[in-house]
Amino acid sequence: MLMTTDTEKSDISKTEFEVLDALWKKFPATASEIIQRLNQNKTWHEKTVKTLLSRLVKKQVIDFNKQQRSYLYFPLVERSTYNQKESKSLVSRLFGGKVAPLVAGFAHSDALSKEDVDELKSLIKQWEKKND
Amino acid sequence: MLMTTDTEKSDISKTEFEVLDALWKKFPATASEIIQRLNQNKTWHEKTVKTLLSRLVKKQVIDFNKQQRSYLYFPLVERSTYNQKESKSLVSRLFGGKVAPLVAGFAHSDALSKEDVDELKSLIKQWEKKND
DNA sequence: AATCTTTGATTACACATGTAATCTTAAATC
DNA sequence: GATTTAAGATTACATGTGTAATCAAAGATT
Repeated sequence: MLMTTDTEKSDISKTEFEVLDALWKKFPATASEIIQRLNQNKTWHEKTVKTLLSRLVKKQVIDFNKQQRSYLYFPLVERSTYNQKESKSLVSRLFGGKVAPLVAGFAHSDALSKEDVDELKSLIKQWEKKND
Repeated sequence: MLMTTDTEKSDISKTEFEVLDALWKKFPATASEIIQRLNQNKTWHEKTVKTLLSRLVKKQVIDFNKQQRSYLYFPLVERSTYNQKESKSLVSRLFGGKVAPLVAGFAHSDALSKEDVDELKSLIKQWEKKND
C-alpha cells in the first residue's frame, strides 16, 4: 500500500470492537478490568485482549495513561459518534441512504417492538415540529 | 481453525459485496458485464473482479452456468435476505437490538428526509393495524 | 538486595482480504 | 487446421485479523 502519513482510515475489526465496547461501559479501565468484563460472556485469553488493546492504541481509537505498572485505558472515540458513522455507512451501502427501508425490514420480520414503535412516533413528532 | 465440513459462515468482504451488489442489479450476467457495471463508478482491474467472483462462488454466495467460453453468474442469496441479516446484526451490536435508537441518530444528524418520515408513518400505521 | 510476579512490548503464525499476474485451455479467426 | 484470443483457474504477495506465546522490565515479596 505504501502510506506515508499516519492518518489512515483505521477500520475497527470485529474483535477490536468488542474490546472497545467493553471499555465504553466504564472508563478509564485497566487491561485486567477489561478482560474481566469480556470474560463475563465468552472466554478471551488475556494475551489476546492485550494484543487487541495495543492495536486499538495504534489505530488511535483508544489511549492510556501510565499508572504504576499498568495502564489506564480510555476511548478516544465516542460511542455515539461511532454508532452514527457505522449506521450511516450501512444504510448507505444497503438502502441507498434511506433509513425507512431498514425499518421496514424489521417490521416485516416482526423485529419491531411496541417500545420501538412508541419511540419512533415520538421521534417523528419531534421531527415534524422542527421541520415546518 | 480446522473445519471439516464445508458449511462455513461465509462472511462477505467489502469488495466481494460490491461485486455481489453489481450482480444483483441484473442477473444472470457474465464477468465482463459485471466488470462494466463496476467500472461505471470506480476502476476495477479485470483480474481483481474475476478473483472476487471466484471467491464468492467458493463461499456459495453466487453460482454460474457454463455458457460457451464464459460463465453466466447469478446470486444464491437474495438481496433482501442479506440486507435483513446485516441490519439485524448491526442493530444488535450497536443498539442492543432496538432499531429506534438508530433512527434517532439519523434524526439528530438531520439525515432523516420527509420521504423517510412519510414511509415510517405508514409503516407504523401498518404495524398498529396488525398488532392490535 | 535477590527473586518472583505481572504488565506491556515484541514476535509468531495461520487464515482472510485486496489486488493482480501468470498459466491453461477452449473458442474465434485466419 | 494453425494461431491468436480470451475466459476462467491457479499462483502471488503484502497487509489485516484472530489468537496467542515469548521477552523484557518494573514492582511486589521475601
